[in-house]
Amino acid sequence: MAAPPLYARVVVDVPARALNRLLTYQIPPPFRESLEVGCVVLAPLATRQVSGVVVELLQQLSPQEEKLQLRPLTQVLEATPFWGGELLALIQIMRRLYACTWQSAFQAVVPAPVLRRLQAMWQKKRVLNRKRRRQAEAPALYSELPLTSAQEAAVQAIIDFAATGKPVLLYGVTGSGKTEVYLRAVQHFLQAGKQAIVLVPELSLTPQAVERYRGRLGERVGILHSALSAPERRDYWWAMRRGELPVALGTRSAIFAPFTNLGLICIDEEHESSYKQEQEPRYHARQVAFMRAKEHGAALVLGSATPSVESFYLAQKGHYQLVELPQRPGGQSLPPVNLVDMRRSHNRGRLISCELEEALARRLERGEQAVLLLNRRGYASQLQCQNCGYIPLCPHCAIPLTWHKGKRLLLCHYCDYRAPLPSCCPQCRGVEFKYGTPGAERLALEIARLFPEVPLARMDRDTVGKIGAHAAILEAFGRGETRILLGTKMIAKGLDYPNVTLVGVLRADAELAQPDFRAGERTFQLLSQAAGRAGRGSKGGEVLMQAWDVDHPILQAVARHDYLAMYKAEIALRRELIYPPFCRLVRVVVRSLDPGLAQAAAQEGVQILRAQLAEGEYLVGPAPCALERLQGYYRWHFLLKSPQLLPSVQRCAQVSELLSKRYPQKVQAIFDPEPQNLS
DNA sequence: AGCACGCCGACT
DNA sequence: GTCGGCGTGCTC
Repeated sequence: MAAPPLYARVVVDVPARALNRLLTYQIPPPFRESLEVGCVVLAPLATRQVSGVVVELLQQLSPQEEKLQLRPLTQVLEATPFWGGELLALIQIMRRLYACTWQSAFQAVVPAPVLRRLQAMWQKKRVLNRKRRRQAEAPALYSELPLTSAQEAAVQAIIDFAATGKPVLLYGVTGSGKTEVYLRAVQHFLQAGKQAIVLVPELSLTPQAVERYRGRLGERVGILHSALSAPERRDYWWAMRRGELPVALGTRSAIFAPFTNLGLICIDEEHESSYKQEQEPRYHARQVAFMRAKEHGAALVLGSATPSVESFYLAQKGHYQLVELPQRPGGQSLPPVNLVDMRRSHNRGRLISCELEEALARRLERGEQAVLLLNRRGYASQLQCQNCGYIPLCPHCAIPLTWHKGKRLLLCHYCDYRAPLPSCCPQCRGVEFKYGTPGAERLALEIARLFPEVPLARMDRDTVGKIGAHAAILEAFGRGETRILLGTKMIAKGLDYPNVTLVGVLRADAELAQPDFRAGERTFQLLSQAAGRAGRGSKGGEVLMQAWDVDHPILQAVARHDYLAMYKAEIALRRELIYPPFCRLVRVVVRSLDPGLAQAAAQEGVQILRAQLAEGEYLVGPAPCALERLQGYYRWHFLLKSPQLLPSVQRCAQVSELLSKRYPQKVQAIFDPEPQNLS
């Protein structure tokens, strides 16, 4: 038996960058025998007591530590290590790969409410009743659906991962029953005594979806989702940790479910950008899934009707096993998609074309339902004075304010700045305004005018502000109380209502012009997902997409349900211009309240990196960001393209730190490994 | 001299 | 993040 450790190196739960290191404490004799790496402790820090996690135990101090007056740990808050083995190793990888702080890595892995409660429990010196039972509402059991042969093959491929060692890319058209495949695979691994994680995108974790998993897997399903209340999150997390709930269903952060015997990870809609965390630690749940699957020898499934170009490329290269579900189980065909050329189709100044208006009338007459997508919030994208041309801008972001007619407000969609609707032009006192590109709010008013008898619901960030509104709108639509559902991209995903026979999309080409190499891919994904809402029942369905540039190859590919055409076009472009998957990207945004400093610091950063550029690496920029001003900051950015992620992240992190030191308090340089968003 | 305020940097 | 130390500058 080795001698007990005398000292512990601890990460303290204080976000300051200066404390992004291990602090060494004495271990008081009573804790020496039991303290383990991964335990949560209470430690003195200056005048306070803070919680922290033991990362190393030691008997011999380093020479620097010898010189310090080390203080003793106050208390052990959780004696069973939280982050034993795997999760601690995961944190180390994240620290390197994403160049994040110790603290942020820990915060990602363990929900804050769990830690906070531990500390509160000690400070209140009482053990709270942790055994409060979760409300055990018995879910209605759903019967298993018979699998098609393609679905069976998919389940088998997932189960066979041990033989192939390859993750499965499940490429199944919308409505092809991917969820059923996940459910069967989960059941298989549960029977083998293993645990499973199912990830779904932010907007897809609807009560409908939860119900579906609960209905089949019963009370074994725990939910992990940032919108849960603190006690709910805590309860689910502990139940998973105690081994009472072997299935975690949730969004991005659920990839860190505290399982020790993981058999399967499913990532539904793997192309979704909500799997990337946009704050430190800037991890991608898909990437973390690979790390965890490897550690556990667990099977991994990436599912999508429109896989990301990167994932499909890896499947083509043989790194993933590609499994296709080319058909809907009921034999329904994918709905025909018709493009409406808005250059030719005039309808008395209306937003919807004659074609769409007629189709709507026809479908409604038959008692069917329709979904209309216009991926833009508000009534109009901007106001402009008829007389002098003045456009009200956000004072912090310098972009036009969006007119929200119902709220009688002008709103900034980037920083939420609000201004009252001006009664006249602040520049020339003119009272006539023309307005910019229409949004979902205006579409709703137009549809209500055209079909005054038809109940209609609008769903976008403005109408689902209140918690529960989201579910209420969908439930009413599901019951048929509302007949038309319209809104932004929120309505494009996951809805499964057999009575929907018409999907209309307005401004289908609106986002193709974005300055982002993923603009084409994203548009294809959004439009294909939207189209997939139609014709899920026996009545069939149709899709109408209005656009100006109807000849655009991306729109043509959508109309033909031709993922491969989109893939081939995009992959060729990326090979030529060297974008992922042909390189790893790190983006650095340099921001300052002073426009000159933002530019100067960005140029300096590029200079430093250029001097260290290795074979096969490229720098793009610096240039002003697409959102040149945001929340009062002037913003410049540049991209480092490299064959290797790890060394380029490390260098960008160094440059970021250097710039922040060189211009203290004046300049911040924020680096983003594998950015999903370049604006 | 005595104290309010704000900035800086240390925290094992 | 939070606290204390220390500088500045104002007031008694």
